[in-house]
Amino acid sequence: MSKRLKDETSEEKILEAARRVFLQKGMAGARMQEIADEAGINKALLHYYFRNKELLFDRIFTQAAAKLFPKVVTILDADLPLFEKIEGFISSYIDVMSENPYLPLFVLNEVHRDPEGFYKRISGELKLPRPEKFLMQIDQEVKLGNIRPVSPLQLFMNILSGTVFPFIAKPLFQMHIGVDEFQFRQFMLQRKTEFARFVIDALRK
Amino acid sequence: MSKRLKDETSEEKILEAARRVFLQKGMAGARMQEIADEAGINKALLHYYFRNKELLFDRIFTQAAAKLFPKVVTILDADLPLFEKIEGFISSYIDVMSENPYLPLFVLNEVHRDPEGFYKRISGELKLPRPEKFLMQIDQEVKLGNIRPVSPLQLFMNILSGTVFPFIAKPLFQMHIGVDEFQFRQFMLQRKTEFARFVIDALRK
DNA sequence: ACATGATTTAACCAAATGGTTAAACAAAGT
DNA sequence: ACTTTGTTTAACCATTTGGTTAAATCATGT
Repeated sequence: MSKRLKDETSEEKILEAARRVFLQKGMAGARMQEIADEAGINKALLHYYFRNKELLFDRIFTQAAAKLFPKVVTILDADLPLFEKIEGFISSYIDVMSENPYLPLFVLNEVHRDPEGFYKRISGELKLPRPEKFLMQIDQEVKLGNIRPVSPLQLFMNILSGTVFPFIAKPLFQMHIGVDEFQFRQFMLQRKTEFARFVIDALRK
Repeated sequence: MSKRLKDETSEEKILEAARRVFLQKGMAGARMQEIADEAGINKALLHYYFRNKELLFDRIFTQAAAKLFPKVVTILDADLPLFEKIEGFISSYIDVMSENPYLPLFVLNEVHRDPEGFYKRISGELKLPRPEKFLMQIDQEVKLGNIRPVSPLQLFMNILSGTVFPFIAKPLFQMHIGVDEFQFRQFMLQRKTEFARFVIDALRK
């Protein structure tokens, strides 16, 4: 609210508004008029800065994917012992998503709606991190007998699931179990350590 | 295809078509014309059988939620040892979703878009299963010292995550890792046993 | 044959929606 | 003062979209 009215440029106001609306309603459900209203500007000005809906959506989507994928996931390529890596990944990924709880559902939903459009969109802007190195590390540890035998891909899915899914189920979870915003944050805070321990307990012989 | 043309009634054709379109595009992205085309009928006939889009959507959504929530989740209320219950839940839930891979994303997405509408929709038709009994059972086992100490809710979330999330990430997973339809089915088949074992390994002292 | 009720269709309609236009305004340089 | 250039707006436009209407077709009982 502090800088909202003064020093913020129209383009910034538009991008913020577009972000809110697109994340809440998705590409199909979002309305250009609503974005304009939310930004406190005229609808024509929207098209002045961003030629059309798709271009604006591209911008928001790419920004969302950039926040979600590469930065934190790169941890998986780091040079760390497996357990530390798992702890680090879970913790920092939960951190990122706690600040942007609707990112995962938004991105996964749009990928589902238009899978090829997805690659086209982000191909130029950013490269998705590949989990190969992490998978090989798991394989190594299994072969060395340091951890229980697991399929690396299954383990990767386990970790990803337990980290991301709570944010996707957040609305249902909150409504059905009856947790408010604060309790959910607490739950995810607790989860940073508890889920990591859970995974490691499952691996340690 | 066998009964598509002959004995299938118009209403059935509409419901099937609506299901396909709504699950692929969601409420906002679906078009009544597309549903009519998909069903091979006139658009006016759509409104003859279902007064408007919202009513038709209600029908599909409730049917989807009914398939997703109560039947299988009731396992959690059964009178079974914890580990068997976990195995049973994971296995049968994966079975259900393997036949309807897009159900979870569809439902969770619409809940996110309109949380209060969700309860209103399904309130009359079906009651969401409550996990209390399962949570208490976990608590018991912890207190008895039979399993490692865990927060029941966290464990429940772990199980749910690992079971549901793969279907939500399916499009991204397939595209990014490079898995086709068959490989994905194999992966989820393997997962039925491997993820259950993973969870149990994490619990067993 | 024909009356009756349900089903199906083509043609339409009004509202919503993405996008455009032309004019007004503001800021900065001369 | 006056251009010039970028910014903002009100009014407008074309298409899409959910929904309606009235007529046609079909099935069924008489």
